[in-house]
Amino acid sequence: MKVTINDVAKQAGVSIKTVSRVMNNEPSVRKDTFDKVMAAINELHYQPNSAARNLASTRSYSIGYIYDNPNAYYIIDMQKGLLDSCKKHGYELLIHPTNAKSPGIVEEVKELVSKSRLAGLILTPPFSEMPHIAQALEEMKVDFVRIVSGSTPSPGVHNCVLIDDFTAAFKITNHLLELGHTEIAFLCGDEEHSSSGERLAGFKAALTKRGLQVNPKFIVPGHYSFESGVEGAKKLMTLPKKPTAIFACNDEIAAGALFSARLMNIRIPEQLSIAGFENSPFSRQTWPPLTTAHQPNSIIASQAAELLFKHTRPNANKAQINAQPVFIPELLVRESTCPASC
Amino acid sequence: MKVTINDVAKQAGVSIKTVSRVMNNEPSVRKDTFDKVMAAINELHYQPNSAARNLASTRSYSIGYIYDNPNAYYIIDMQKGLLDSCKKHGYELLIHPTNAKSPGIVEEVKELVSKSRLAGLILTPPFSEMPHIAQALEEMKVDFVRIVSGSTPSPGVHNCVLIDDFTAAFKITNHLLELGHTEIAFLCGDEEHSSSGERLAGFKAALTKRGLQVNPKFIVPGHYSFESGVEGAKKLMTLPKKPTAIFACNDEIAAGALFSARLMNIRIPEQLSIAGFENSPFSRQTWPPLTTAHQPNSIIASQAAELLFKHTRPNANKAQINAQPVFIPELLVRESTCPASC
DNA sequence: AATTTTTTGACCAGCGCTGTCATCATTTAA
DNA sequence: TTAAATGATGACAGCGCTGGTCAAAAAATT
Repeated sequence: MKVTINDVAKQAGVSIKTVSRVMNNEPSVRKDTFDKVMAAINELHYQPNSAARNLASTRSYSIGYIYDNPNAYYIIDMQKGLLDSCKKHGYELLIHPTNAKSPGIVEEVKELVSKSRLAGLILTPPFSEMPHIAQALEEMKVDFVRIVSGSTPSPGVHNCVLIDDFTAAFKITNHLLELGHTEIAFLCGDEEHSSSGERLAGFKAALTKRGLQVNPKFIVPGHYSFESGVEGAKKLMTLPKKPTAIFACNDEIAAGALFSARLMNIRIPEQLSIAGFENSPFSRQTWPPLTTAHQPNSIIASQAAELLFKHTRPNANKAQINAQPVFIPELLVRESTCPASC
Repeated sequence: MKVTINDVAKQAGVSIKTVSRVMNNEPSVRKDTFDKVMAAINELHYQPNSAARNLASTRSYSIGYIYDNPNAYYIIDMQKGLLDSCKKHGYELLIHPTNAKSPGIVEEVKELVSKSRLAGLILTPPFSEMPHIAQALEEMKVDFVRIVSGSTPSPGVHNCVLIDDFTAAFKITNHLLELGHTEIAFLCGDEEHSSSGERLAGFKAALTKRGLQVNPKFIVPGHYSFESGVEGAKKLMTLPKKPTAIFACNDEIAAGALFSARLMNIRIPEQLSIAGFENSPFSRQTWPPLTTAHQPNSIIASQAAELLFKHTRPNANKAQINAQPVFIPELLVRESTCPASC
């Protein structure tokens, strides 16, 4: 019933050690031996027992994903991408939702790593931006890959996947500018998330490039939440000089702004254009559907996992790995934005 | 650094066998010995090495959650509840999103169970309603708990958590009836999901109880999706005799109906009341916010896991476990419904 | 005080695999 | 052609725990 390494060894006519070598792609296996073993593995549908591997080996075959993000769609997409890569490389994924602001968070992460003997970790914001987390992990000598907002790879850093929020925000703002808007407001996300800062920077850069002033009253601090969008839009639309377009830091905020506009009987997009960011499924389902920027989350996640596996692989030369993939979210024009004079 | 069973034994002044007995709550351990061991465990922060346990023992310490549900919020809530229980009992959770309609789905589940040596499985719709899955799992002698739609525990079945969709739908319908609506339509979810059938039955029962006829034209087949709601509402509102209220089988459908109504310039709730089901986060964020039924998903999930652990525990008497917890989603009235004459 | 019952420990095998090191085969250099 | 270096392979111990057996010790019962 259960196929073990012994069965494979017998079938291939080699020692179990050689099978082990093949399984872990260790060097020093002759091509024909390798093929013999592979044939036996396939024939018997051999699946190494991960418990035994974990026990015998210093390294383990599971990685962790720590997150604290209210955006369920984002998380599900991330999990999907991570699972794809894990499956491909025979790893297990342990998910760990938690509260990033809890005081004992570093201890919690450390305990998770040591208890589950994780081979590595994937961090998304806000964890990817917490220096004490990164530091603790480095001290523990655990590999990890961070998914962070940024456009330019930093030299020497080999464990990052970058999301170019700056450029994407620049593009969205440009879209609004091209529609003839000049009075454009910005609804910020959480300050702790650098994505919010990057998007704001992209927004400002686009305005500046057109020779427009950035009106500080049009930059509203807030959070990545629907409620924040409701509040922010309310604040903006009761200003003596109102914006004709709002760029919200994500779709939830945009949805909140939409909601708020409706409360104030402001027609979207005729009287006010609203753009979001992220392309959450519900951005197609608001009324009107949101202009936004699309982020291929599960692809990003699986790339992050691939990067991690490159590190954790026994014979990996870490210095050699300096790829820092950069993803630029794409502009997606829908019905929540229209020309300024419309 | 690493605490093993030997350290605990030394600390407690007992043999490792006794520690093992305590860890696996085997009988024949005196109270004070038990306490001594527990004290040592706590003092040393002993965490049994799950790889070693898995390897040595016939049973394992991880459970699986298989799902195929487009509703990210639901999944996240379920995961949350499952993780809570897993943590409490020292189990690991392996998530496995997949396609329920794939032809090789039974094989896939079997492989998952055998490869990851799962102690048990949690199934939600549609998996919890697929007889061939249940049968395969029984053949493999793997414990599993199903979360299904239903109001009356079936005798002899000890591995179900029930969601009383019937009663909840009855309540929602009653709410609409009490508002004076008599022309109420129903937008169905997927036929394969028995929740859709249960909700429809509750709907019909409420009408019948009031002495009202069920108008077959007002019962629109569909799917658990936004698009289906858009279509369904369109169909209904172009009927010569239109309904004054729509009960959608879930919030997504309701959101679609809302969207559709807006396309047709129908004011909600003045001209048409719409109710959903599920209390997804976005049901608060539509315009107007949806009247719906709240389902405490993460509590349901953690109860399901508890039930599973009762089975998998070594000395469990399965016959004794006949609890089938029943959850009744609660009516939540918001602004998408109002009196018929409003 | 003698007997039965319960609790505990010592010991061993073994789960399926990897790490270490020794051995054998092959290539390269002298 | 032979010694040395290199490459390929296998024997064996052991990772940390469970499960079983059996005997000794302790407690409860008569």
